[in-house]
Amino acid sequence: MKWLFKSEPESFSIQMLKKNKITHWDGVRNYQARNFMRDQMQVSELGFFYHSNCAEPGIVGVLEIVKTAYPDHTAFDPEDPHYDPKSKSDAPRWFMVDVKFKQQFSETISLTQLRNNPKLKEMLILRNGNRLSITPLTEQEWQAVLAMGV
DNA sequence: GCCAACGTTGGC
DNA sequence: GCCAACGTTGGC
Repeated sequence: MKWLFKSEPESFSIQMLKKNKITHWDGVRNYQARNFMRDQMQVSELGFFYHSNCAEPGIVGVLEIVKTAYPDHTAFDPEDPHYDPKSKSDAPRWFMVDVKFKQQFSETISLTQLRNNPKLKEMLILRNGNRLSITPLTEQEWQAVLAMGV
């Protein structure tokens, strides 16, 4: 399956991923997004990296899943902004996967461009008010976006 | 189980 | 900073 990972570049950007090479995608605190990660993501699957809540929101690159879901330890840490007291280490509520940098597009594929592509009419991220940080994409959507990238 | 109140997300 | 859309919480 193909995926889209959304992040605010101020907290985590594609530039940081490029530098780190591999990171754990922590901080997901939404059940639907968690279920995608925990139940469906497989090693070597690819995803787009989307920058949200910034000057130019859009798709900025490609990453690869390198480790399937395991407990998100940031939920156990009272000092962490994503701390969740209801997630216990013997019964973790939240999970994360590890992802690896693959590619950064030379230009952001902007939200406007995405909206203007008729092939992407059904893409979840473009739905009004969709706030899911992890969404699946169809193969057709994946190819259509790739074709827009430079 | 319903639903109002509240908090968060995210484009603009 | 505004505000619409959505998810979660908690009283009943």
